[in-house]
Amino acid sequence: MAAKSATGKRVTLRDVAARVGITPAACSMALADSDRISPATKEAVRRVAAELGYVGSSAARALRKQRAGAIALIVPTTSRHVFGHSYFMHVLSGVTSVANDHDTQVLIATNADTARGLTAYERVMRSNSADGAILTSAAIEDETVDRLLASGLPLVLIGNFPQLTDAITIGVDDRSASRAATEHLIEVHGRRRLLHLTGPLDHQTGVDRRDGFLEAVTAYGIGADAIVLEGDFSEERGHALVDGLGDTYDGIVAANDDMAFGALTALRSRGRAVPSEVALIGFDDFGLSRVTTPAISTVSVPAEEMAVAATERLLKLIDGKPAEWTRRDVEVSFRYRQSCGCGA
Amino acid sequence: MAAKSATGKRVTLRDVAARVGITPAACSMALADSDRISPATKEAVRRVAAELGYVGSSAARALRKQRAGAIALIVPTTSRHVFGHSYFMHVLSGVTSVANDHDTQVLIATNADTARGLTAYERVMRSNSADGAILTSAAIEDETVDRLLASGLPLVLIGNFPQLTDAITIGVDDRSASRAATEHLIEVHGRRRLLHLTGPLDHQTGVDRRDGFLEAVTAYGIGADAIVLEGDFSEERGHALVDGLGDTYDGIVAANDDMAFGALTALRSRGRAVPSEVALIGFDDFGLSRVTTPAISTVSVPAEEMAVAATERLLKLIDGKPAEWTRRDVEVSFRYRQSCGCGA
DNA sequence: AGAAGCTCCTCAGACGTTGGAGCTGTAACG
DNA sequence: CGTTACAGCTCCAACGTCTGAGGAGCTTCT
Repeated sequence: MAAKSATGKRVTLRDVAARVGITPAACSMALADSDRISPATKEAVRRVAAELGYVGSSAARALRKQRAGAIALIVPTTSRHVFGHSYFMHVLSGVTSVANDHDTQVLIATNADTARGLTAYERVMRSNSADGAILTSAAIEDETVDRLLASGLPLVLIGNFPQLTDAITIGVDDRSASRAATEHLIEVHGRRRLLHLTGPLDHQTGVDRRDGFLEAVTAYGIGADAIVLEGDFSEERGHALVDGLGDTYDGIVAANDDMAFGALTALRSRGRAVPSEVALIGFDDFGLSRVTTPAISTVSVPAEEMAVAATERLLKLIDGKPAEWTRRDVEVSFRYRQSCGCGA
Repeated sequence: MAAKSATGKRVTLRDVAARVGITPAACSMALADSDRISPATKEAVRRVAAELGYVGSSAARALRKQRAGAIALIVPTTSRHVFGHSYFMHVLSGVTSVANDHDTQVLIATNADTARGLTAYERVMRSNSADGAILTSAAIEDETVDRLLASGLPLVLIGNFPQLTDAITIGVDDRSASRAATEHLIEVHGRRRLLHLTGPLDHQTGVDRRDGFLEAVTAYGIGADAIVLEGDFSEERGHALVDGLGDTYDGIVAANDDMAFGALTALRSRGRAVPSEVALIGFDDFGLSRVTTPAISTVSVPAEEMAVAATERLLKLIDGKPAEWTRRDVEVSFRYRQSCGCGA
């Protein structure tokens, strides 16, 4: 019954107040545990509220307090694949757990319907139904991100946005991680002719992971033999790129696991053995890489951890509480499995 | 916040009205395209609103209209694995796309914090910040579901709940599907000694899929050789169950793909070949089964389609519009891949 | 005893929006 | 020319909550 009385009408503070014999204002204070109300009255109010199944109207509260009590998780359209990606689930899981602990609602804003001219960003701004937002996997040149920032809505970005110097961001050091992964193939497995399948280069992640790869091959003086092909994080593209190439390489660094898996299936169909003929390493570790055969070695990105930190940061931002950081990188870890030659 | 003017104050209808030279009420009607307002005025209001960056307060509107403009997607705690499961993403994807088309917000309600005594269900009821809810993967005996139903909150359940005769539900015919999958192993691949790894039996899905299996083996008179082991939808359990068993079977029907994968790794470590020695079939097709080696044959459950239908149904329910169905099953499809012996 | 101080509550109003009822001016009509 | 009709607005009130100001009743102090 919760929000409805026996008569079907909503139970409001007024109803509780009438039953207790005081005013709605006093009830409000009682439920807020204000010290302006006597313990006895508080107790009575609480009892009656429970009896009647009183639940406060979030709309009224939001209006009065000028605070929605909710945060938005924004996912740009560009990343249709992101949504179909377990990355998002890790993020969502982290966001909701923190939000729950703070009695905050989580709303999902996607802009699947660009047709109607409203992006996810606008949707949040329009609605004004969130006190802040977490934005993930945005493209580098997304002017709506700038607008969102400019709007003053509390915002925390997950990922790296070097050009947005004022933004609060949390991400991983993709360049270093990619460099380390590449060096692993070189140092541990002795690969010298490397292929890199990039992510979309309009995303910073794509650029950084490519740059890390390039740093590594350059440092080892094997840049001349290195091949860089532009991909888009999709399995299909990973497959197609490898399928359309000769066999002049002995190691592949893919910018994510999906492309690594695409590469794996392509290599399989070309009859090239992994890892003996071609060592393969991916990026992300959101689930896929662990279950393939051979299991794909990868750089594990702690998506949930980032989401948790981002959400905590956002809530502090909203509350105007002091914060420890403005730009933060979390540590990745390396999962050397079978596809690079490490695993059993 | 987009809703703030240069001075930092929120832009309200009053501001727009003052600028146009009419009252807020007229503005409201103008923006609602009411025919009580002249086209010229409407035009003026729209222009000024755009100029000022006016965005309506969702809280005020919700309060006035007694309508939140949002729906909740509820995920019970019991299914921690569900949240870590791509099933949820398919559902979320379907829900958001429909909700977006109807200018409705989606909020996620999980009850990760049972510690504080509030389940996801209560959370939605408490907040009153959703006009209705979609509930997925609830256990059979979940009295809070009953309470939620009793509360009168518009509700659509995804899954099968035979005991809740009044509830609006959408699901798949798990029993028939499971029977068909089992029969496939029997008829097409000639397996006679079958093992079934069940889902959690406090979920209807677990029960129905087991019953379908039993129907099939009974119909073919091979029930005596059949083994049924109780699982919980987890990969670990699937692995453990198979690992702890002899090799007296030549086919496995797992109640979901995770358990099928667990079974696969266990078989691999025991040196039993799939599909030649043991044919394997799973259930769900949410992503995992396609990428393993061998790829796992499975029953494809159209999660996104269910979510879309559920959301459309919910929105109609909220609006009091006529609806076509109250209990509905969507069709599954069969993906016979390598693990049963079909695929290349 | 009067004033001061405290406790515990009431009162009024506002948050921003919206719908119904009411008002005003012009056009149409007899 | 007076009435009716209508378009096009204004006015009022309310949705449910919360806060600051104020007041009533009691105790305590000088």
